[in-house]
Amino acid sequence: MQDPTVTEAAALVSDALDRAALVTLFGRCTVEYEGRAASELAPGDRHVMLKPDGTHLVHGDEGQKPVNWQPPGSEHDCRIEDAALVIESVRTNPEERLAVTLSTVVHVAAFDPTDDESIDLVGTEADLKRRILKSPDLVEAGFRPLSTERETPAGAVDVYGEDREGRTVVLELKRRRVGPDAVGQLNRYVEALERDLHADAEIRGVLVAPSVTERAKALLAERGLEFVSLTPQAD
Amino acid sequence: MQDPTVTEAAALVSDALDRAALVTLFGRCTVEYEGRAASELAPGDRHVMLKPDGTHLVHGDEGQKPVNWQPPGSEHDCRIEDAALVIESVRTNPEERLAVTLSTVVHVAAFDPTDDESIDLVGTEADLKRRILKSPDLVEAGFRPLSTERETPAGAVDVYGEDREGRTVVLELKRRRVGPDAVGQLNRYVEALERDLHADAEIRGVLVAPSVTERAKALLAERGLEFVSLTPQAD
DNA sequence: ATTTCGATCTCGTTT
DNA sequence: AAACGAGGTCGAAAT
Repeated sequence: MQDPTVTEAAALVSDALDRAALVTLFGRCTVEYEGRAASELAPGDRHVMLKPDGTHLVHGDEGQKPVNWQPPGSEHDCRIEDAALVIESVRTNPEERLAVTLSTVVHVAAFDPTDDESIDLVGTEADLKRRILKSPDLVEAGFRPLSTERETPAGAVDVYGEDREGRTVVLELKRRRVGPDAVGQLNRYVEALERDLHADAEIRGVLVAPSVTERAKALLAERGLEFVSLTPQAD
Repeated sequence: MQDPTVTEAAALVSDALDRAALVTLFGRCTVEYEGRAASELAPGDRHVMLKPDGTHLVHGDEGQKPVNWQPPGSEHDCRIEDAALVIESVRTNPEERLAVTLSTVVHVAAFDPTDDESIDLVGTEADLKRRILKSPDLVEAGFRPLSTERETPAGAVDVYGEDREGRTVVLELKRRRVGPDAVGQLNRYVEALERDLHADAEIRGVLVAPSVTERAKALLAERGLEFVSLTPQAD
Protein backbone atom coordinates (compact mmCIF):
# COMPACT_ATOMS: atom_id res chain seq x y z
CA MET A 1 0.00 0.00 0.00
CA GLN A 2 1.46 3.34 -1.12
CA ASP A 3 1.05 6.59 0.81
CA PRO A 4 -1.85 5.39 2.95
CA THR A 5 -3.50 7.52 5.60
CA VAL A 6 -2.46 6.55 9.11
CA THR A 7 -5.93 5.08 9.59
CA GLU A 8 -5.61 2.86 6.52
CA ALA A 9 -2.13 1.83 7.61
CA ALA A 10 -3.37 1.01 11.12
CA ALA A 11 -6.08 -1.25 9.71
CA LEU A 12 -3.61 -3.13 7.54
CA VAL A 13 -1.08 -3.54 10.37
CA SER A 14 -3.73 -4.71 12.87
CA ASP A 15 -5.01 -7.25 10.41
CA ALA A 16 -1.50 -8.47 9.57
CA LEU A 17 -0.59 -8.86 13.24
CA ASP A 18 -3.69 -10.99 13.76
CA ARG A 19 -2.60 -13.24 10.87
CA ALA A 20 0.93 -13.50 12.31
CA ALA A 21 2.32 -11.92 9.16
CA LEU A 22 5.61 -10.10 8.74
CA VAL A 23 4.95 -6.34 8.45
CA THR A 24 7.16 -3.64 6.96
CA LEU A 25 6.59 0.10 6.96
CA PHE A 26 8.50 3.11 5.76
CA GLY A 27 7.78 6.62 6.97
CA ARG A 28 8.61 9.56 9.15
CA CYS A 29 8.72 8.58 12.80
CA THR A 30 10.05 9.13 16.29
CA VAL A 31 11.16 6.21 18.47
CA GLU A 32 11.19 5.75 22.23
CA TYR A 33 12.78 2.90 24.13
CA GLU A 34 12.78 2.12 27.80
CA GLY A 35 14.04 -0.99 29.55
CA ARG A 36 17.62 -2.22 29.92
CA ALA A 37 18.60 1.34 29.00
CA ALA A 38 16.50 4.24 27.68
CA SER A 39 16.62 6.21 24.44
CA GLU A 40 14.86 8.89 22.42
CA LEU A 41 15.10 9.26 18.67
CA ALA A 42 14.04 12.50 16.95
CA PRO A 43 11.89 12.49 13.76
CA GLY A 44 13.38 10.91 10.64
CA ASP A 45 12.50 8.62 7.70
CA ARG A 46 13.03 5.01 8.70
CA HIS A 47 12.17 1.43 7.86
CA VAL A 48 10.16 -0.56 10.41
CA MET A 49 9.85 -4.36 10.50
CA LEU A 50 7.56 -6.40 12.75
CA LYS A 51 8.11 -10.15 12.88
CA PRO A 52 5.50 -12.65 14.06
CA ASP A 53 7.88 -13.86 16.80
CA GLY A 54 7.74 -10.44 18.47
CA THR A 55 10.90 -8.94 16.96
CA HIS A 56 10.61 -5.22 16.14
CA LEU A 57 13.37 -3.53 14.11
CA VAL A 58 13.80 0.13 13.18
CA HIS A 59 16.43 0.76 10.50
CA GLY A 60 17.91 4.06 9.33
CA ASP A 61 19.77 4.42 6.03
CA GLU A 62 23.11 3.37 7.49
CA GLY A 63 24.62 0.54 9.44
CA GLN A 64 24.03 -3.12 9.87
CA LYS A 65 22.41 -2.76 13.29
CA PRO A 66 18.91 -1.34 13.70
CA VAL A 67 18.96 2.16 15.18
CA ASN A 68 16.40 0.81 17.69
CA TRP A 69 14.80 -2.56 18.28
CA GLN A 70 12.83 -4.90 20.50
CA PRO A 71 13.84 -8.58 20.89
CA PRO A 72 11.81 -11.69 19.98
CA GLY A 73 9.12 -12.57 22.50
CA SER A 74 7.55 -9.14 22.54
CA GLU A 75 3.87 -8.39 21.94
CA HIS A 76 3.09 -5.95 19.13
CA ASP A 77 0.27 -3.46 19.46
CA CYS A 78 -0.85 -0.80 17.03
CA ARG A 79 -3.17 2.18 17.51
CA ILE A 80 -3.91 5.72 16.38
CA GLU A 81 -2.89 8.44 18.78
CA ASP A 82 -2.98 12.15 18.04
CA ALA A 83 -3.37 11.55 14.29
CA ALA A 84 -0.25 9.36 14.29
CA LEU A 85 0.24 5.60 13.94
CA VAL A 86 1.80 4.24 17.14
CA ILE A 87 3.30 0.77 17.07
CA GLU A 88 4.38 -0.46 20.46
CA SER A 89 6.14 -3.72 21.34
CA VAL A 90 6.42 -4.83 24.95
CA ARG A 91 7.96 -7.76 26.77
CA THR A 92 8.78 -8.81 30.32
CA ASN A 93 11.97 -10.32 31.80
CA PRO A 94 13.52 -7.97 31.32
CA GLU A 95 10.71 -5.43 31.29
CA GLU A 96 11.18 -3.31 28.20
CA ARG A 97 9.16 -1.46 25.61
CA LEU A 98 9.69 0.12 22.19
CA ALA A 99 7.25 2.64 20.74
CA VAL A 100 7.42 3.90 17.15
CA THR A 101 5.23 6.91 16.33
CA LEU A 102 4.71 7.40 12.59
CA SER A 103 3.39 10.83 11.58
CA THR A 104 3.56 9.96 7.86
CA VAL A 105 3.44 6.51 6.32
CA VAL A 106 4.99 6.22 2.86
CA HIS A 107 4.55 2.50 2.54
CA VAL A 108 3.07 -0.52 4.35
CA ALA A 109 3.23 -4.17 3.36
CA ALA A 110 2.52 -7.53 4.95
CA PHE A 111 3.88 -10.93 3.97
CA ASP A 112 2.96 -14.43 4.99
CA PRO A 113 6.29 -16.03 5.67
CA THR A 114 7.05 -19.70 5.20
CA ASP A 115 9.30 -21.37 7.69
CA ASP A 116 12.97 -21.14 6.80
CA GLU A 117 15.45 -23.80 6.01
CA SER A 118 18.27 -23.81 8.51
CA ILE A 119 21.57 -22.31 7.49
CA ASP A 120 24.72 -24.32 6.87
CA LEU A 121 27.73 -22.39 8.14
CA VAL A 122 31.39 -23.38 7.87
CA GLY A 123 34.54 -21.88 9.38
CA THR A 124 33.57 -21.79 13.05
CA GLU A 125 35.41 -22.69 16.24
CA ALA A 126 33.63 -26.05 16.11
CA ASP A 127 35.31 -26.68 12.72
CA LEU A 128 38.71 -25.87 14.25
CA LYS A 129 38.02 -28.37 17.04
CA ARG A 130 37.03 -31.08 14.55
CA ARG A 131 40.18 -30.39 12.59
CA ILE A 132 42.35 -30.81 15.69
CA LEU A 133 40.61 -33.97 16.93
CA LYS A 134 41.08 -35.51 13.50
CA SER A 135 44.77 -34.53 13.25
CA PRO A 136 46.14 -33.83 16.74
CA ASP A 137 49.68 -33.60 15.31
CA LEU A 138 48.72 -30.22 13.85
CA VAL A 139 48.99 -28.88 17.39
CA GLU A 140 52.26 -30.67 18.13
CA ALA A 141 53.82 -34.03 17.34
CA GLY A 142 52.60 -36.56 19.88
CA PHE A 143 49.69 -34.54 21.26
CA ARG A 144 46.79 -36.73 22.41
CA PRO A 145 43.34 -35.22 23.07
CA LEU A 146 41.60 -36.89 26.04
CA SER A 147 38.34 -34.95 26.25
CA THR A 148 36.54 -31.84 25.05
CA GLU A 149 34.49 -29.42 27.11
CA ARG A 150 36.14 -30.76 30.27
CA GLU A 151 34.66 -28.93 33.25
CA THR A 152 36.82 -26.90 35.62
CA PRO A 153 35.82 -24.48 38.39
CA ALA A 154 36.62 -21.71 35.88
CA GLY A 155 34.44 -23.13 33.10
CA ALA A 156 34.74 -25.74 30.36
CA VAL A 157 38.08 -26.27 28.60
CA ASP A 158 37.87 -26.51 24.79
CA VAL A 159 40.28 -29.44 24.45
CA TYR A 160 42.06 -31.29 27.24
CA GLY A 161 44.88 -33.77 26.56
CA GLU A 162 48.45 -34.94 27.06
CA ASP A 163 51.71 -34.23 25.28
CA ARG A 164 54.30 -36.82 24.24
CA GLU A 165 55.82 -36.78 27.77
CA GLY A 166 52.48 -37.29 29.47
CA ARG A 167 52.13 -33.69 30.67
CA THR A 168 48.61 -32.27 30.85
CA VAL A 169 47.82 -29.83 28.01
CA VAL A 170 44.90 -27.39 27.88
CA LEU A 171 43.90 -25.91 24.51
CA GLU A 172 41.85 -22.75 24.07
CA LEU A 173 40.59 -22.46 20.49
CA LYS A 174 39.69 -19.29 18.60
CA ARG A 175 38.51 -19.11 14.99
CA ARG A 176 40.31 -15.83 14.32
CA ARG A 177 43.10 -13.50 15.48
CA VAL A 178 42.87 -13.03 19.23
CA GLY A 179 43.54 -10.27 21.72
CA PRO A 180 44.20 -10.25 25.49
CA ASP A 181 40.76 -11.58 26.45
CA ALA A 182 41.48 -15.06 25.11
CA VAL A 183 44.77 -15.22 27.03
CA GLY A 184 42.91 -14.38 30.22
CA GLN A 185 40.42 -17.15 29.48
CA LEU A 186 43.18 -19.73 28.89
CA ASN A 187 45.02 -18.59 32.01
CA ARG A 188 41.89 -19.07 34.13
CA TYR A 189 41.54 -22.66 32.96
CA VAL A 190 45.21 -23.46 33.58
CA GLU A 191 45.14 -22.00 37.09
CA ALA A 192 41.90 -23.81 37.92
CA LEU A 193 43.37 -27.13 36.80
CA GLU A 194 46.62 -26.56 38.68
CA ARG A 195 44.55 -26.11 41.82
CA ASP A 196 42.33 -29.10 40.98
CA LEU A 197 45.11 -31.55 40.14
CA HIS A 198 47.38 -30.31 42.96
CA ALA A 199 50.24 -27.94 42.61
CA ASP A 200 53.09 -30.25 41.63
CA ALA A 201 51.56 -31.20 38.27
CA GLU A 202 52.91 -29.04 35.45
CA ILE A 203 50.11 -27.95 33.14
CA ARG A 204 50.71 -26.51 29.69
CA GLY A 205 48.28 -23.93 28.33
CA VAL A 206 48.16 -23.55 24.56
CA LEU A 207 46.21 -20.94 22.62
CA VAL A 208 45.26 -22.21 19.15
CA ALA A 209 44.21 -19.51 16.67
CA PRO A 210 45.22 -18.11 13.28
CA SER A 211 47.30 -15.38 14.98
CA VAL A 212 47.62 -13.19 18.09
CA THR A 213 47.99 -9.45 18.71
CA GLU A 214 51.19 -8.03 20.22
CA ARG A 215 49.62 -7.40 23.62
CA ALA A 216 48.23 -10.94 23.69
CA LYS A 217 51.67 -12.32 22.76
CA ALA A 218 53.25 -10.41 25.66
CA LEU A 219 50.61 -11.71 28.06
CA LEU A 220 51.18 -15.28 26.87
CA ALA A 221 54.92 -14.97 27.52
CA GLU A 222 54.33 -13.45 30.96
CA ARG A 223 52.06 -16.33 31.98
CA GLY A 224 54.27 -19.04 30.48
CA LEU A 225 51.57 -19.96 27.98
CA GLU A 226 52.08 -21.10 24.39
CA PHE A 227 50.63 -20.34 20.98
CA VAL A 228 50.02 -22.53 17.93
CA SER A 229 48.85 -21.04 14.64
CA LEU A 230 45.92 -22.90 13.07
CA THR A 231 42.83 -21.85 11.09
CA PRO A 232 39.41 -23.56 11.22
CA GLN A 233 39.80 -24.69 7.61
CA ALA A 234 42.59 -26.53 5.85
CA ASP A 235 43.98 -24.29 3.07
CA MET B 1 5.60 -2.86 -6.95
CA GLN B 2 3.56 -6.02 -6.37
CA ASP B 3 4.41 -9.40 -7.90
CA PRO B 4 6.74 -8.03 -10.58
CA THR B 5 8.56 -10.21 -13.05
CA VAL B 6 12.21 -10.64 -12.20
CA THR B 7 13.03 -8.37 -15.14
CA GLU B 8 10.80 -5.58 -13.86
CA ALA B 9 12.24 -6.03 -10.38
CA ALA B 10 15.79 -5.90 -11.73
CA ALA B 11 15.07 -2.62 -13.52
CA LEU B 12 13.64 -1.06 -10.36
CA VAL B 13 16.51 -2.24 -8.18
CA SER B 14 19.19 -1.09 -10.66
CA ASP B 15 17.60 2.32 -10.87
CA ALA B 16 17.25 2.58 -7.09
CA LEU B 17 20.89 1.61 -6.52
CA ASP B 18 21.96 4.36 -8.94
CA ARG B 19 19.93 6.87 -6.93
CA ALA B 20 21.47 5.62 -3.68
CA ALA B 21 18.02 4.68 -2.43
CA LEU B 22 17.14 2.12 0.24
CA VAL B 23 15.71 -1.01 -1.42
CA THR B 24 13.52 -3.72 0.10
CA LEU B 25 12.35 -6.93 -1.51
CA PHE B 26 10.35 -9.92 -0.40
CA GLY B 27 10.40 -13.23 -2.22
CA ARG B 28 11.61 -16.78 -2.52
CA CYS B 29 15.38 -16.96 -2.57
CA THR B 30 18.57 -18.85 -1.85
CA VAL B 31 21.56 -17.16 -0.23
CA GLU B 32 25.28 -17.81 -0.49
CA TYR B 33 27.99 -16.22 1.64
CA GLU B 34 31.73 -16.55 1.42
CA GLY B 35 34.36 -14.59 3.32
CA ARG B 36 35.17 -14.66 7.03
CA ALA B 37 33.23 -17.92 7.07
CA ALA B 38 31.08 -19.56 4.39
CA SER B 39 27.39 -20.50 4.30
CA GLU B 40 24.61 -21.83 2.12
CA LEU B 41 20.92 -21.22 2.66
CA ALA B 42 18.27 -23.34 0.91
CA PRO B 43 15.19 -21.75 -0.75
CA GLY B 44 12.72 -19.88 1.47
CA ASP B 45 10.61 -16.71 1.61
CA ARG B 46 12.66 -13.87 3.03
CA HIS B 47 12.95 -10.12 3.31
CA VAL B 48 15.94 -8.41 1.67
CA MET B 49 17.17 -4.89 2.45
CA LEU B 50 19.87 -2.97 0.57
CA LYS B 51 21.15 0.23 2.16
CA PRO B 52 22.98 2.96 0.24
CA ASP B 53 26.02 2.55 2.54
CA GLY B 54 26.56 -0.99 1.25
CA THR B 55 24.75 -2.88 3.99
CA HIS B 56 22.84 -5.95 2.77
CA LEU B 57 20.46 -7.76 5.14
CA VAL B 58 18.44 -10.95 4.62
CA HIS B 59 15.78 -11.55 7.26
CA GLY B 60 13.69 -14.66 7.87
CA ASP B 61 10.50 -14.65 9.92
CA GLU B 62 12.29 -15.10 13.24
CA GLY B 63 15.03 -13.52 15.26
CA GLN B 64 16.57 -10.14 15.65
CA LYS B 65 19.66 -10.96 13.61
CA PRO B 66 19.53 -11.31 9.84
CA VAL B 67 19.88 -14.94 8.72
CA ASN B 68 22.59 -13.67 6.36
CA TRP B 69 24.17 -10.28 5.75
CA GLN B 70 26.95 -8.18 4.29
CA PRO B 71 28.46 -5.25 6.25
CA PRO B 72 28.47 -1.53 5.30
CA GLY B 73 31.09 -0.60 2.71
CA SER B 74 30.04 -3.24 0.22
CA GLU B 75 29.12 -2.62 -3.42
CA HIS B 76 25.70 -3.83 -4.53
CA ASP B 77 25.18 -5.30 -7.97
CA CYS B 78 22.03 -6.72 -9.51
CA ARG B 79 21.50 -8.85 -12.62
CA ILE B 80 19.33 -11.53 -14.19
CA GLU B 81 20.82 -14.98 -14.27
CA ASP B 82 19.00 -18.12 -15.31
CA ALA B 83 15.59 -16.40 -15.07
CA ALA B 84 16.34 -15.36 -11.50
CA LEU B 85 17.15 -12.00 -9.94
CA VAL B 86 20.65 -12.13 -8.43
CA ILE B 87 21.70 -9.41 -5.99
CA GLU B 88 25.33 -9.58 -5.01
CA SER B 89 27.20 -7.41 -2.51
CA VAL B 90 30.98 -7.50 -2.37
CA ARG B 91 33.65 -5.83 -0.27
CA THR B 92 37.38 -6.12 0.37
CA ASN B 93 39.33 -6.14 3.67
CA PRO B 94 38.20 -8.59 4.53
CA GLU B 95 37.31 -10.06 1.15
CA GLU B 96 33.72 -11.25 1.37
CA ARG B 97 30.65 -11.61 -0.76
CA LEU B 98 26.94 -12.22 -0.31
CA ALA B 99 24.71 -13.36 -3.18
CA VAL B 100 20.92 -13.55 -2.98
CA THR B 101 19.17 -15.38 -5.81
CA LEU B 102 15.44 -14.61 -6.03
CA SER B 103 13.41 -17.02 -8.13
CA THR B 104 10.14 -15.24 -7.30
CA VAL B 105 9.74 -11.62 -6.26
CA VAL B 106 6.57 -10.86 -4.30
CA HIS B 107 7.39 -7.26 -3.63
CA VAL B 108 9.99 -4.56 -4.39
CA ALA B 109 10.16 -1.01 -3.08
CA ALA B 110 12.69 1.81 -2.99
CA PHE B 111 12.84 4.76 -0.61
CA ASP B 112 14.85 7.94 -0.65
CA PRO B 113 16.06 8.20 2.89
CA THR B 114 16.71 11.45 4.70
CA ASP B 115 19.62 11.62 7.05
CA ASP B 116 18.81 10.46 10.55
CA GLU B 117 18.93 12.33 13.77
CA SER B 118 21.41 10.81 16.18
CA ILE B 119 20.11 8.71 19.02
CA ASP B 120 20.22 9.75 22.67
CA LEU B 121 20.88 6.72 24.84
CA VAL B 122 21.19 6.64 28.63
CA GLY B 123 22.07 3.84 31.04
CA THR B 124 25.53 3.08 29.64
CA GLU B 125 28.89 2.46 31.28
CA ALA B 126 29.70 6.13 30.63
CA ASP B 127 26.68 7.09 32.77
CA LEU B 128 27.97 4.86 35.57
CA LYS B 129 31.36 6.57 35.37
CA ARG B 130 29.79 10.04 35.52
CA ARG B 131 27.77 8.97 38.52
CA ILE B 132 30.88 7.78 40.37
CA LEU B 133 32.98 10.85 39.53
CA LYS B 134 30.18 13.06 40.80
CA SER B 135 29.70 11.08 44.04
CA PRO B 136 32.83 9.01 44.75
CA ASP B 137 31.44 8.08 48.18
CA LEU B 138 29.03 5.74 46.40
CA VAL B 139 32.02 3.44 45.88
CA GLU B 140 33.29 3.80 49.44
CA ALA B 141 33.55 6.58 52.02
CA GLY B 142 36.73 8.55 51.37
CA PHE B 143 37.41 7.25 47.85
CA ARG B 144 39.12 9.85 45.65
CA PRO B 145 39.26 9.38 41.85
CA LEU B 146 42.57 10.61 40.41
CA SER B 147 42.15 9.85 36.70
CA THR B 148 40.05 7.96 34.18
CA GLU B 149 41.27 5.84 31.29
CA ARG B 150 44.71 5.64 32.93
CA GLU B 151 47.00 3.65 30.66
CA THR B 152 48.68 0.43 31.84
CA PRO B 153 50.58 -2.21 29.86
CA ALA B 154 47.35 -4.25 30.02
CA GLY B 155 45.12 -1.47 28.67
CA ALA B 156 43.29 1.56 30.05
CA VAL B 157 41.80 1.43 33.56
CA ASP B 158 38.23 2.77 33.82
CA VAL B 159 38.81 4.74 37.05
CA TYR B 160 42.06 5.07 39.01
CA GLY B 161 42.17 6.61 42.50
CA GLU B 162 43.04 6.37 46.19
CA ASP B 163 41.17 5.18 49.25
CA ARG B 164 41.00 6.99 52.59
CA GLU B 165 44.36 5.50 53.64
CA GLY B 166 46.10 6.54 50.45
CA ARG B 167 46.15 3.06 48.91
CA THR B 168 45.85 2.84 45.13
CA VAL B 169 42.42 1.69 43.93
CA VAL B 170 41.52 0.45 40.44
CA LEU B 171 37.85 0.40 39.42
CA GLU B 172 36.46 -1.69 36.56
CA LEU B 173 32.94 -0.55 35.66
CA LYS B 174 30.18 -2.61 34.08
CA ARG B 175 26.68 -1.41 33.31
CA ARG B 176 25.08 -4.75 34.12
CA ARG B 177 25.51 -8.04 35.96
CA VAL B 178 28.94 -9.45 35.17
CA GLY B 179 30.47 -12.86 34.65
CA PRO B 180 34.05 -14.19 34.84
CA ASP B 181 35.34 -12.15 31.90
CA ALA B 182 35.13 -8.84 33.78
CA VAL B 183 37.04 -10.31 36.74
CA GLY B 184 39.81 -11.36 34.37
CA GLN B 185 39.91 -7.85 32.95
CA LEU B 186 40.15 -6.23 36.39
CA ASN B 187 42.80 -8.72 37.44
CA ARG B 188 44.95 -7.89 34.41
CA TYR B 189 44.89 -4.21 35.29
CA VAL B 190 45.77 -4.81 38.94
CA GLU B 191 48.68 -7.10 38.06
CA ALA B 192 49.96 -4.65 35.45
CA LEU B 193 49.92 -1.80 37.97
CA GLU B 194 51.58 -3.87 40.68
CA ARG B 195 54.42 -4.47 38.26
CA ASP B 196 54.47 -0.83 37.16
CA LEU B 197 54.41 0.74 40.61
CA HIS B 198 56.81 -1.81 42.14
CA ALA B 199 55.83 -4.81 44.13
CA ASP B 200 55.59 -3.37 47.63
CA ALA B 201 52.60 -1.12 46.82
CA GLU B 202 49.30 -2.75 47.72
CA ILE B 203 46.75 -2.19 44.98
CA ARG B 204 43.04 -2.72 45.50
CA GLY B 205 40.96 -3.87 42.55
CA VAL B 206 37.25 -3.12 42.73
CA LEU B 207 34.60 -4.32 40.31
CA VAL B 208 31.67 -1.89 40.17
CA ALA B 209 28.47 -3.30 38.63
CA PRO B 210 24.84 -3.93 39.55
CA SER B 211 25.66 -7.54 40.53
CA VAL B 212 27.95 -10.53 39.83
CA THR B 213 27.39 -14.19 38.97
CA GLU B 214 28.44 -16.93 41.41
CA ARG B 215 31.48 -17.96 39.37
CA ALA B 216 32.58 -14.35 39.10
CA LYS B 217 32.18 -13.91 42.86
CA ALA B 218 34.37 -16.96 43.48
CA LEU B 219 37.03 -15.64 41.10
CA LEU B 220 36.99 -12.26 42.84
CA ALA B 221 37.55 -13.89 46.24
CA GLU B 222 40.36 -16.07 44.85
CA ARG B 223 42.17 -13.03 43.45
CA GLY B 224 41.59 -10.83 46.51
CA LEU B 225 39.47 -8.43 44.47
CA GLU B 226 36.41 -6.57 45.71
CA PHE B 227 32.91 -5.82 44.48
CA VAL B 228 30.65 -2.79 44.91
CA SER B 229 27.04 -2.83 43.72
CA LEU B 230 26.07 0.23 41.67
CA THR B 231 23.81 0.81 38.65
CA PRO B 232 24.38 3.41 35.90
CA GLN B 233 21.30 5.31 37.00
CA ALA B 234 20.21 6.61 40.37
CA ASP B 235 16.97 4.85 41.38
C1' DA C 1 15.25 -19.18 34.19
C1' DT C 2 20.19 -18.28 34.62
C1' DT C 3 24.98 -18.77 33.30
C1' DT C 4 28.46 -18.97 30.04
C1' DC C 5 30.74 -18.15 25.77
C1' DG C 6 30.99 -17.88 20.58
C1' DA C 7 29.98 -14.57 16.79
C1' DT C 8 30.75 -13.67 9.31
C1' DC C 9 29.64 -10.51 16.31
C1' DT C 10 28.93 -4.74 15.24
C1' DC C 11 30.43 -0.30 16.51
C1' DG C 12 33.16 3.50 18.17
C1' DT C 13 37.64 5.18 19.73
C1' DT C 14 42.35 5.37 19.81
C1' DT C 15 46.96 4.31 18.21
C1' DA D 1 44.84 -0.11 9.12
C1' DA D 2 44.88 -2.51 13.34
C1' DA D 3 43.73 -3.07 18.22
C1' DC D 4 40.96 -2.79 22.01
C1' DG D 5 36.71 -2.91 24.67
C1' DA D 6 31.52 -1.86 25.12
C1' DG D 7 27.02 -3.55 23.80
C1' DG D 8 19.75 -2.34 25.31
C1' DT D 9 25.10 -6.85 22.30
C1' DC D 10 22.37 -11.67 20.08
C1' DG D 11 22.00 -16.57 20.26
C1' DA D 12 22.75 -21.33 21.65
C1' DA D 13 23.98 -24.84 24.81
C1' DA D 14 24.29 -26.44 29.38
C1' DT D 15 22.72 -26.39 34.20
